[in-house]
Amino acid sequence: MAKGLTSRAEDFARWYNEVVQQAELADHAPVRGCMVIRPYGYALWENVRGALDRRFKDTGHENAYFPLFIPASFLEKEAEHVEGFSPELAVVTIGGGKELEEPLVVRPTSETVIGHMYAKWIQSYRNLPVLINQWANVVRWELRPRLFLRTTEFLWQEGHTAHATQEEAEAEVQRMLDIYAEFARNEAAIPVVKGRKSESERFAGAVASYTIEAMMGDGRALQSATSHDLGQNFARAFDITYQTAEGGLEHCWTTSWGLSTRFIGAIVMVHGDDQGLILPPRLAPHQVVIVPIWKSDDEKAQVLGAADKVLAALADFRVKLDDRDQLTPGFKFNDWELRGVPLRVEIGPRDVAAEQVVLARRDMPGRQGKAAVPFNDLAGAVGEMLGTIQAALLERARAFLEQNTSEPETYDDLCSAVAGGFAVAWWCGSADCEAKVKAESTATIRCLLFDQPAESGACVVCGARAAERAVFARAY
RNA sequence: CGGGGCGUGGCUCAGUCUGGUUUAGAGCGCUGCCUUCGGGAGGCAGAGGUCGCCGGUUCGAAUCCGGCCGCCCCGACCA
Repeated sequence: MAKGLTSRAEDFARWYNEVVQQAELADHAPVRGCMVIRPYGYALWENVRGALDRRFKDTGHENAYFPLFIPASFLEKEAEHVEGFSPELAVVTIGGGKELEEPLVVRPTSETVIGHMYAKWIQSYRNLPVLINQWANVVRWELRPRLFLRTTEFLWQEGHTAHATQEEAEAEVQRMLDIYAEFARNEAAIPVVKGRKSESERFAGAVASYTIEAMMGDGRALQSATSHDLGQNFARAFDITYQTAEGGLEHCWTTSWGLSTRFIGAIVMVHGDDQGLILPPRLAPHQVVIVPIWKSDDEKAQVLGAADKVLAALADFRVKLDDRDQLTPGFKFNDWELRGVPLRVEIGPRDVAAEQVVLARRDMPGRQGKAAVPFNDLAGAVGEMLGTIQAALLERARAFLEQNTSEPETYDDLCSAVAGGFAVAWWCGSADCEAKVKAESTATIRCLLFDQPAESGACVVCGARAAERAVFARAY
């Protein structure tokens, strides 16, 4: 175990807090519930952002920016929306030293302002679809903050689209959910369960909400992204209408979808171990760290000379050379393991003499993760190894998800199953049954699976006829 | 909002019960010099604290009393 780091088995929540802070991803800000995202954590977020932004643009979306302040009255235009969000709003009532005529809310999400603007911009079916995304901060006055997982202010992207038909909007909602799932799998090495939210967990104001749920290292679920079918609810509330080719006037069909800095928490909790973070190579700020080893000044010059050549050879990767003078190699090994750098290159006098380096895999501690690689073809070996690590992380997470997912037949089995993982079981659709599970086991319905068996079954709670299988789990 | 914990150098804490031998300490970190460096190095010399805030008791308060503020953790709300 790393020095001063609580083990995951001992106290997972504490381990999480310590890793986030010791690895310098984030730190507590002076205001309760707020955090400072430190450079290393922000670099990780930038990579998340880059990978998603490419996917959004490849599917025809454009970025824009809408304001932080929203007139309080906007929230009230959609009944469910205001009911859902008013408990967690931060409201500005004074500006420039004067009481404002109308209070401004600090956006908790932007459907309302964006709806207002879309009403102005959209006239005709020729203007559709509108496919806009924004990268922004939002504020929700949460009762129980936790670093990255639930902070008062957080960073995210929120996509907002408007369409001429219901089918088109529904296709958009599914397309974005698929993009999130593909991103999580291929970039973050996180396998997810896709599904629809139950009515009680649905976004305030949506017709349907879809989610990707990931399993953390303690078996709990984390909603990692969402995609909402808003139907015509917001279009009606904000008068977003368009004229059809036939001359009629119709309300648009809108969607919204988002992924936040919470996802950083998922990366930490899915892959990390008792030494600290393990970052997936595709998103890691440093994919490779070079630790030079020397005794004398002669050796130092020699080794650093070789390290420069390695740096040049690995120009296609994100590489960090740790040439800090006063620290020993052993300290640096542990330090970069805490920070989750996927691959370490060790170069000492012995390696220089043998024209090789030692590669050490973060995901495979100890001797079996180390291998000597000759200078020539170093880039090829590193590229291959990073790919291997990326695949190994995904496979490990996939196996963990599979091992900790059960299919209880009885209510008692369900309650014990959710203590350490996901439970897939029949659900009759009744909110009472859902509430009972929550009250007695603290687990909630994370989603209703897309892939449903053809036959029906008996509700795991009440035994009534059930048409759908639900994923139950305790959630963050 | 309920439950628990905590406010003492940058960090983790001891000292508080039983007020005065403490000129407020330790470990880690930090600064300088020297020796080290293949899995968390060592020596020497330094810098750094109005003990969360306000008031009270007392000859004397980090320590006792009253009030206030803040933070963390666990639950209810949620990306």
